[in-house]
Amino acid sequence: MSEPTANPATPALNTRRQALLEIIVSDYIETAAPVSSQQLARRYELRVSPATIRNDMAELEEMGYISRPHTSAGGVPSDPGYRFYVERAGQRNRLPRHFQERVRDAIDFDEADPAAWARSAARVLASAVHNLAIATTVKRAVARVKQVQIVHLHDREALLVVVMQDAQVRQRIIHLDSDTPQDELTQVANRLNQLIGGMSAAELRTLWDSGFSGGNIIIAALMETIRILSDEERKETRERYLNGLGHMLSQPEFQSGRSAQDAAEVLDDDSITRIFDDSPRPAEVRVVIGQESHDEHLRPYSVVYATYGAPDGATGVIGTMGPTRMDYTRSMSSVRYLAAFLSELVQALEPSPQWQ
Amino acid sequence: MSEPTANPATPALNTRRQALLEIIVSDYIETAAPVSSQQLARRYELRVSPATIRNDMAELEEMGYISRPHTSAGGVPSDPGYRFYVERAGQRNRLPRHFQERVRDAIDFDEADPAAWARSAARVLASAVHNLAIATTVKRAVARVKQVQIVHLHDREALLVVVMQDAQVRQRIIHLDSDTPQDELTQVANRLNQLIGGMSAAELRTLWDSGFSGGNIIIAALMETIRILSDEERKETRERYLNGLGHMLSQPEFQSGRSAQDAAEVLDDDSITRIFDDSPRPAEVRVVIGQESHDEHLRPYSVVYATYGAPDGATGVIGTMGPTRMDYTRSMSSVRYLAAFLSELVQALEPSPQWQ
DNA sequence: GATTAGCAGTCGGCTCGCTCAAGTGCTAAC
DNA sequence: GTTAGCACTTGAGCGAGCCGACTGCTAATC
Repeated sequence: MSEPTANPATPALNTRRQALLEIIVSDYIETAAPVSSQQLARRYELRVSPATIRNDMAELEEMGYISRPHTSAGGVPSDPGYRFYVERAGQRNRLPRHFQERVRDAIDFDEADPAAWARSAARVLASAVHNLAIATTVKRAVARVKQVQIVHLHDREALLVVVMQDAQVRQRIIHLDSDTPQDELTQVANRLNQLIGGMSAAELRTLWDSGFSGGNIIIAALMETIRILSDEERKETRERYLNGLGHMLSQPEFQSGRSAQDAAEVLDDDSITRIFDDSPRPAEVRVVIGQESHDEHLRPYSVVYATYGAPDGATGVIGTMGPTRMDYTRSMSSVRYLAAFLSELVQALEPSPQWQ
Repeated sequence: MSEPTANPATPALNTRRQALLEIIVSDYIETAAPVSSQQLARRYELRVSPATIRNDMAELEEMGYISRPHTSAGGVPSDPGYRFYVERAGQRNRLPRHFQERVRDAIDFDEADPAAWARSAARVLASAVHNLAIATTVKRAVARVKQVQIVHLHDREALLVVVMQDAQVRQRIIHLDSDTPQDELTQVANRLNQLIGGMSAAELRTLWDSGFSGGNIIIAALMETIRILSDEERKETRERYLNGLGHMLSQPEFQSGRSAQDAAEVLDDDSITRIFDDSPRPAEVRVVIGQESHDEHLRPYSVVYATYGAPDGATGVIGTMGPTRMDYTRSMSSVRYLAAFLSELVQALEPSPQWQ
């Protein structure tokens, strides 16, 4: 109900109250129960009486950092409270026990399969943060064609396979004018590779608009198709892997209340993937807390995510979603570590500069 | 508690009781409420009194086809009751309204991407049956190599790309003895294609065991890797797409009771995919009802699924999962139709016989 | 002015007992 | 074999009442 009267970034709180707020948030994250002044006095060495804590908490409530389920109940952090906690404690790095080992065991570089990496990463992350984890495969901001193949299927149908520089493969059925043998198709593909290898979708469009045909009727017909396939605008290119919904639903907020279905519906539509569209710079971990989200369906939850991949190259997103009462410190540390780890792998898959 | 005293396949039931059981199951599927003798007499033209229905229902309970939540409640079908219903009514074809159109709108053949087909199919199926839908991509029982590519990455690392005949792409990082230029790698790939194009994993193993090297040290080194990549045993090859968990959780059985978390955990591990391992023959729709399942986690649910793809070729599985009180007729019809539809698409992608 | 002790007041959660409606099981008649 | 009638069982819903936890306030103290 009451909004913070001061900008949460520069709260008008004395040191003791800041420390108190941090303790309240961290205690609530741990116990999931409204924290009372007596408990605070008992469990932490605050050197003040419960009455003083009550006064401070009244102030924190006034400023919108905490709220109460009902009049005679303890305090529960509200979104600005979590935000304060994240800004203040976000620097700390607190990885789950054996997290690095678990990551290294689960993700096999030699597999050379960004999809497999993403799938494993989601699984490790989910079990580390005990919430839902999402990882997407990588996609180039500007995709470049690496190699083109044409595979004869039957009659006048063939399969056009375009391998992109980020090792993604896209394909489409093409209908030929006549039944063309594989030999001839291979020649056409070789020709195409020489012509357009390394080109981006924009460059292909320029070439296409100029009416260039390469002197071959099949090539001319294929140019536009290749451009569409390589187009950065292409939807759903990033495969997404989810894991740990069970972990998330085991959180106490889902035990009572019908919210499990809502959570499941968030997965069925693309809310989570959409929030990833506005992906942060590499090495930055972004935290969206409850009502801060632009997407209405995501308002009851918090999302912690980061971009991974090569700078100006192929990038994907990895993150976790849970109730606003999530362990932000642990989540941010885990996401940061995994994003860095995956980035190394992806960069090792990148073509070396002279091959661009 | 009480098991059926007779084999459900040949139930010792007179015609009226068979008809009654079918009505009870179908009514319960529709209303999700225990069905009482009075309601049956009122809503259906049974031409007998509620008392007679009660006698018949007592018999059905005795034989294990239905059970009661408590002494003074109506009847609820038990697993054998559903089984009876499926066997008896399974022949009927009752597709949801506009289902064919929705399928055709959602699935685009020209995309030539079995993964995209599977994803769309899962989405359409989920919204048609109002339950969870799962579709996997296709995989060949016996995979054959179609084409091999080697792409230089940097220094002494290269990417080995193996395109299989079912248009699946597998890849792996390889470490070379020396920094080998792309030209040379391409030559090696061409050589390899001539040698092993069209071979299955078993044939590759034979060739490898015979010590054949092709006269080239790189080729010799790659043979085993290719064999591994093409191996039919390779796990997780079938990508799986889920949709409609929200639909499923909106079913009344999940409104009260903590079972939503259990359902989510079924998705996190691979229970559903494992049940697909024993996939039925094409054109057969398999129904696993509750306790019939070998997988303990799946016992509270029913699964309806079918194999799609080309006979002796690339196959995938599509199916739906929900509470045992699911609309079997509608689910079986929808799965059957979608499996047939997808089969057509996949077969059109298959190489023509002379190219095997 | 900040802090503290003491105490009245509030509220959710729990249990208990009650009523009510739905539906069965049984018996006897048809 | 079928039906009418009736006593009995049971879960769901409701309200009262109690208990424990915690706060807000006031007045005393540092």
